[in-house]
Amino acid sequence: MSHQPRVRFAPSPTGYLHIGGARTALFNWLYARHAGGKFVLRIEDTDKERSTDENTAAILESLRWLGLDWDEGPEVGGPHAPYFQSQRGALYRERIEQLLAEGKAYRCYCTTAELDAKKAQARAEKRQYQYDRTCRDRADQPELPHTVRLKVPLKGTTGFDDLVYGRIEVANESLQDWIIARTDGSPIYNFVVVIDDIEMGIDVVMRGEDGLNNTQPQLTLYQALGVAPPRFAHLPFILGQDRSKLSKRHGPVSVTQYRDDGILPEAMLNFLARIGWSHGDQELFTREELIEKFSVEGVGKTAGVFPADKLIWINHERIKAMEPSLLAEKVLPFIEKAGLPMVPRETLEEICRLQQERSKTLVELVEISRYFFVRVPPEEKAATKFLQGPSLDYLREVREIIASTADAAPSVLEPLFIAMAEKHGIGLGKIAQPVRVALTGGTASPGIYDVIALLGKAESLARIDAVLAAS
RNA sequence: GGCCCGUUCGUCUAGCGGUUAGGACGUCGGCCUCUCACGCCGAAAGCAUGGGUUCGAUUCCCGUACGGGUCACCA
Repeated sequence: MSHQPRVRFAPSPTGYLHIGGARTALFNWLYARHAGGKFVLRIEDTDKERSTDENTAAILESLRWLGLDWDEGPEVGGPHAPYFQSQRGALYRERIEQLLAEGKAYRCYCTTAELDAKKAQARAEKRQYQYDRTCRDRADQPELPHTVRLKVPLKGTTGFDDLVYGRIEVANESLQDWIIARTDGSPIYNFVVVIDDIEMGIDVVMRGEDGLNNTQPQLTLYQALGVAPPRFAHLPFILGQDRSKLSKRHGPVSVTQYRDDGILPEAMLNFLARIGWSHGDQELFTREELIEKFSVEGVGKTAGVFPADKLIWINHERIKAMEPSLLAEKVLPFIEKAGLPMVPRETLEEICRLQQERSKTLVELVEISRYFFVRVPPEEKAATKFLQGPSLDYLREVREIIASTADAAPSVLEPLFIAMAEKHGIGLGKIAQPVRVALTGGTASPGIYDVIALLGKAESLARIDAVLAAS
């Protein structure tokens, strides 16, 4: 392998980027970045029916959000960079002609109907169907409609050393003369992939474990072309809760959905990396650490269930560790989406500082901070418990305490609250809870002194007055 | 069905012949405490199964079971 290995991520734009695809992209990207190689992005849009520009755009958007930048591919070196398979038809036709001319492939005149009949017959006789190669030695009549099939070796075995699964070998008898070009002349996926990987100088192909069985036929093509194949690394699947292949019914699977749910890209990367890959006992990795420590050696063979809980945990860890100023930056769009009024930057950073240890997602951070943006009426349950009887008297007293301070600073408030509690011979909770409900509308919030200070003396007094007036 | 791959706590995983089978998430219990969190301490919980190989198997080999993948003029 060269010193600067080239790897690629080759999604087909038949849908958005989902968790599985994102992980494949990540592993390829990590491989490239770790080795100082190139990460190539190729759009496999040969399926004209299902491929759309919107999907391509969505995939690029997701990759950008994750920060998986590519060195070659769409929009690198101009909008028409030749990394869309739909733009590479001439190249494929050329190779098909070459194979035909060299006798490595042949035209097949069998019709779909004939083939179907043979398959049906095989099934009826409980036999394994395999194309019988009728056209392999038939006289060539290029003017008739035909597909093109590759001549695969009849005997021996075809094998390779998978970087993850080890040696995988299969008897050539189980391989067929597979079709490389359709009747309309367009090439088949397995063919196109190989040609592109050759053309783009790909050294390592990393893909999902469903590619395992595609590898042998692809290998026969490398052989026919006389080109040394790349190395392969197949990645175990990510499964849903019920151990079936991950799909929409298992919950959100699109990368953008997680972004909208308030997951940080760094957390997503960390999470994705830890499904099927490990580095000793380490759980938390920064982007840089992933690059530094990634190795295919660490990739496991077993498909695993998508551990949604762990994603939330990692995200929480990330939020806790983040600089409030940076967190504020990230939280901005979520405030807007929640329809809350903007507050001064300084205030927002303070909100983030107070709430980061209480927020598992950016969405949650905003949700539990509503009362810092707007006045929230006391919840009924909280009011019945903390806003009647002696609680109201305490609240009145606290009001005066706050009013007596210059700026309601936490360091000033605390001794005054404690003194008050001692005076009445009660716990601090008897005092703090009514205030909390009056100020935040609920019973859970950051420390009461911090809440008062952040709200400010004037606003705190106003909220308490409003509650006192209402009762 | 043929072929291919896999199987360690509920989950993600470490382990690469000899370990009290480790960590993490989650769960439960406790401490801290003005609430909620955070933090700290602790607990329960695992090598699918049967044969080999070996002085010794979670680890190596074979079978069985279970799970997944793949068998297109889809990608």
